[in-house]
This record gives sequence, structure tokens and C-alpha cells, in this order.
Amino acid sequence: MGTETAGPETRQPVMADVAKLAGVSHQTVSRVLNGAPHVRPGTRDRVLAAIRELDYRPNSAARALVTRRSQTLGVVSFESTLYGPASMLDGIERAARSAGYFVSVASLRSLDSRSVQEAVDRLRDQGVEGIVVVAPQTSAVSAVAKVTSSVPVVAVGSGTRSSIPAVTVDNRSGAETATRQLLDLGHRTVHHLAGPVGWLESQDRQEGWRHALKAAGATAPPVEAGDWSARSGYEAGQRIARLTEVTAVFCANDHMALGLLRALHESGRSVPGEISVIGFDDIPEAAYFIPPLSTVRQDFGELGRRALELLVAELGGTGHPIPRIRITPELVLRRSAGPARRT
Amino acid sequence: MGTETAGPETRQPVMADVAKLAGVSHQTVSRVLNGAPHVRPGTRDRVLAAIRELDYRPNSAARALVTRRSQTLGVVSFESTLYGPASMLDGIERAARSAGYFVSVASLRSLDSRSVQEAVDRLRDQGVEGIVVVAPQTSAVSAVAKVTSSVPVVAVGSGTRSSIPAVTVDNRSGAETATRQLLDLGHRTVHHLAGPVGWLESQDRQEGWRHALKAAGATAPPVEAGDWSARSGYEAGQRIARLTEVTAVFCANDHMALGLLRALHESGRSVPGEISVIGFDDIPEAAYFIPPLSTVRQDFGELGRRALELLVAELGGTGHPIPRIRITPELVLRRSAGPARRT
DNA sequence: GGGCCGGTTGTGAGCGTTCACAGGACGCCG
DNA sequence: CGGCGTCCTGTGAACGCTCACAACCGGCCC
Repeated sequence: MGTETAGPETRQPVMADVAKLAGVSHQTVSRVLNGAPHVRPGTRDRVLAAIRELDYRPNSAARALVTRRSQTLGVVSFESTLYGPASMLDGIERAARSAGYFVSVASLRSLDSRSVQEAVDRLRDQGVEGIVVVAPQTSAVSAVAKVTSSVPVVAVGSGTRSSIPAVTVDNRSGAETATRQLLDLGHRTVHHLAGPVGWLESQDRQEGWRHALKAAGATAPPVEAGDWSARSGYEAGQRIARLTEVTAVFCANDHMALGLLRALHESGRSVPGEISVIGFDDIPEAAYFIPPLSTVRQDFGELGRRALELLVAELGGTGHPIPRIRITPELVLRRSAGPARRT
Repeated sequence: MGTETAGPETRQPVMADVAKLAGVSHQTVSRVLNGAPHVRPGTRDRVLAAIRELDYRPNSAARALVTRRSQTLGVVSFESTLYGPASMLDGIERAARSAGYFVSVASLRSLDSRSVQEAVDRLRDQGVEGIVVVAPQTSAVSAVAKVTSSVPVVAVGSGTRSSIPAVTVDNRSGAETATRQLLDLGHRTVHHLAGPVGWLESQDRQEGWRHALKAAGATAPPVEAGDWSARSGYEAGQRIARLTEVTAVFCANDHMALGLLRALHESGRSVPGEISVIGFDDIPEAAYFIPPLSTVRQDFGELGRRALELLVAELGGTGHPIPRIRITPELVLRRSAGPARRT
């Protein structure tokens, strides 16, 4: 090794440079870096000083190569501009950082199995140690279940019927609670503005609603469905406003509830005077709708955090039989839901 | 090298395994993988077949080690659960993917210089080739400007006065347009509900508003300020509702406008009958507020995309003198802004 | 006083890829 | 028929780190 004289252009310092400056071997530098025991304090100090002086930074690729650990986790998410997914991503990132991992994201363009496969492959090629899938669609989940090769995968926000570890919200019970609340307020029955077909949330919330009605002996009116957007809620709201018998509506999410509120407003149906409305999610804006929206709160950040913890456990893990975490959402009452008016 | 016999437990195949199976050298496999010229078609096919058969995947750490390129870009963002930042992140990710990069995120917990430094360091330690900072606060930008060591950094959504390459929105002109529109509708003057101090957006929008008033010879009323949230908009709205002379309000963002609308509604001040309101951002829900909100649209996804393109150019780049891209936002008229009523 | 043990440090061999270069096969020209 | 260029392929040495192991230094026990 004749590279004694430093090159003319300064290159990034490597471990050997630090070692030479500190008068120790590269291995000792490595030990200091990794907090290994049995390094004399004086030696450690000299090494640390050399590191600071050279502004040395370990090369993560080299470390990853030999340890076979990239310290990176992947997240695949779908509509990441929405409040829910964005919050989960945020929660995941924070939890990952405190667990000592980096986070790499891959957003899906569509939900077919191929697209999920592609995203997962991309992340695997990058060398992630595990993957969190933020994709609450039935198709995505089943696609993921097929993919689960070599790298641990955890799902979040999705339904309960997947074959992979998952953190889920008890959408059914949330929907039941909301519906029962409306029934308790004296409404004969409750209409439902559902989410799009193919989403587990839609399905579960609709089931919860239906179940609550049945338990109370109320008949379930036909379901309107939207695509989660305020626009679709508005359009469905225009149809609902035409139905004279409606006195209460449970919406599958807050955005659609916003659209619904406006449609009702424009039709001159007062909320909660004539019609009560309850949403789902408790987005930060819900409290400032006109009128303030009663809704079912889910803590997306917490969801993300728990998912990451689950993944980390899985990584460290003595594989338990498909762990699951289920979080129960909480009803938040505001002015949009009130007693049924007397007939 | 006595490792002729394969170990009992199957390990990940490496390039040498592919080479052996295809009857070529590892270098030829590398050539096929990297699309190098001068590989006989027959040979290439054999190699590809071997790759498929073994389900071989190149080890990215090894590649990164020798090429000194991680194929990864970093994003540091602040309130990434908000619509704007989330959309930018989404745009960035999409653009990065199509440019052949992975994206690693680091969200800030606070905005002090130390926190930014820490996030950037984290990403650098991971070996990112470049960083996009989605942090429109003056403090963040100045912190970033100090940090810019060794790795190219690009800012997005922030103001124009930074010393680093940036993609910005022309907030001034957007604010001017909105304000002028209200004046043109016959309002004597326009009140302003500003964003928090320390944000470039706040500052620029306020300047644009002030400038438009001045140009029209209108006097600028005292400014109310919020923190971007609907709650703060609501609180400011309650104060504004008490001022009898108000006929038009320009809000620094849509969320605060939502709060304002509700405060006005509760105070019995009709919009746009008595008071006209214009927001900023055009979040997807704005069209479904009561009444539908006139606002200044910015395309966050586009912003992110452009930022990433800028960063990639920078990477490939013959360093031009601090390039900048400025995007002009567009006024979207809806029902919340109307003519001043006659006195 | 020799042997053993534990703390501390150094040496060398990989990890799986790309890069630089060497070398063989083949065709064509003079 | 020698030489040269082009196409194709292989060999060995990095890249910067960690891991396994050896070696050294004291002190302590028998």
C-alpha cells in the first residue's frame, strides 16, 4: 500500500485516517464508534478528538455491506396527501428515528397488485430491513400479503382480515358508537354516506352502522357512497337533501361530511335542527365546520407509531403468530348532532 | 477460497452465483446489469436467465460503497401532516422515483437551527446525495444556508431571500391579486388575517396585500395574525366580527379562512353579503366551505416536483450561480367574495 | 516462578460490487 | 502472413467497514 502521501485534493476522511491521527488501529476507532467495551478512557478520548478534528463520518454503505443491516425501513403509502396517511407517515418517521432507523418512502400511483409489488420491490432493492404499508384498501392488503417475501411487512390502518401483522382501528365499533348516539338522540333511523367500495374502512364502518341499527330495531335505509372527497360528499348530499324523511346521517369520513353539510345548507335543511350529522376521523378542521362536526376521532399519528413499533419488534423478533394491535376510536360530540325534532 | 460447497441454509444469491450459473465471470454479470455495451446477445440472455432463476438482486450497499453514490435523496420537512407539505413531499417522491432516486425523509420537531442541523446531519450520515428542504420559515432557511456543507441542498416553498437554490411561489403577487380583486369589487379597503411571524409566506403575503392597498390609495387597517390553524382563524374572526367597518378580508391561508367563516357566521355577518373573504392555497376542501371559498391556488405537487428537478440538475451539474424557480399562483373565484354593498 | 485470566489493542480476512486493465478471438489490411 | 483494431470476456484490486482471532500486558493464584 503505497498511498502514504495524501492526494492533492482533499477527500473524505476514512477510519484509517482517524486511526493514524489518534495513533491507534482502525479497529480501535471502530470500537469507539460502536461503543464497544474494553477501550481505555484515554484512548477513547484521543480517538474522539481525532474524529472531531477531521470531521469524520462513518460510511454507511460500507457498514451496511458488512453488517447486512441498512438501518432503513420502508413505507409504502397511497394517497399520502390526505390528512390520515400524512399523519401516519409522520408518526412512523418519528418512531423510526427514535428506534434508530431511517425511513424511505414509496408512494403508490395505483392500487393494483402490480403497483404494490413494484413499490415493495423498489424498497427491497434499496435494502430496507422492513416495510410498513399504509394502504387501507382491500386490494392493496391482499397484494401485500402475496408479496411478503424475505422482508418483514406490517400493515397499518387496514382491516383485520389480512394475513400479515397489522395495526388497525376498530372502525366497526366507532361506527356503531356514532350510530347509536344518533339513535339515542331520538332519531328513528340513521342514513349512511359510505366510503368507496374496496376500502376496508368503508366496509367496516358500514357494517358497524348496520349493526347498530339492527340492534336498535331500526330499518337501514339505502346507502349512498362517495370517494372520501368533499366533492363526492356534496353530490351525495344533494341526493340526500331531497329525501324528506332523513333526520340523521352518519358519514364515513369528515371530508364527505363537509360536502354534505354544504349541500344541506344550500337546500335549506338546517343542521342539527332538521338533520343531525356525524363524521369520522376528526380532522383538525372538523371543529370549525358550520356547524362544528361531531365525529369519531382516530389518532393517526399514534397509529403510525404503533405500526413502527410492531415492525421493530418483528425485526428483533422471535416470530409470534401474526400479532395485531387494534385501537378503539372515540366519539367526539359537537354541535352537528342534536335531538330529533318532534313529529 | 475454499467455499465451493454451498452452505446448508440458503443465503441470498450474489453476483458470483449468477456468474457461475451462467458460465461467465462476475464482471460480465455486472455488465449486463448496468447495460454496458459489448456483451454478446446470447451471453446476455444466459445471464438474465440465471438472474431470474436465482431471483438475484444486486446488493445496493456494495454498489453504493464502490460507486460512492447512494441513489438516495433526503427530504427534511416541518409540519408534514399539513396539506401543503404533504403534497410537496408527494411531488418530490414521484419526481425522485422517475429520476431514479430513493427518498428518505426526516421531519423536524422544532424549527431552531440545531434541529435543522440535526436533520441534515442525519440524512448526510445516511449518505444521501442531495437534500430538499421543505421548510418555509425564515429561521429554517437561514439555518439551512449555514449547513450547506458537502451535499447540495435545495429549498422549496420558501422565500426568495435565501442564499441557496430554491423553488418558490410568488406569494406577493398572489396576495396582490387577491387584494386587488376585492378592491375592484368596490371594497373601500381590505383587512388581512396574516400567518405567524417568522414564516416567509406570512411576510410576503402581507407585503403583497399592503402593496395592493397602497397602489389603490386605500389605507391599511391593523393586521390580525394567526398560526395557520382553523382555530386561530376562528379566534381572529371573532375579533374581526366586532369591527363594524369590515367589508373584506384576505386570509393568509384557507384553514384560517375556514375558522374566520365560522366566526362570521356565528356573529350573524353574512359572507359574501356583508363581508367578502379570500383565502390562500386552494386546499381541496375550500370549494366546499360555506360559502365556497375564493382563494389563491398554488400547486404544491408541482412545487415539489420542480424542487426535485432542480436538485437533480444541481447534482449532475455544472454549478450555475444559485438557480431559482418562481411559480406564480392563480386566483380562483368562488362565492365567498362579492361586491361591496352600497352604503 | 510458571500458568492463567481478563482487560486492551492490533492484524487480516472478508462483505458484494465496480473499475482498470489485460487478454483472447476474429476480421481485415498491407 | 504479420499486425492492428474491434468486440467480447476475465482477473485482480479497490471501496470502507466489521468480525474473528491473535497477541500483549499485568496481576493473581498455586
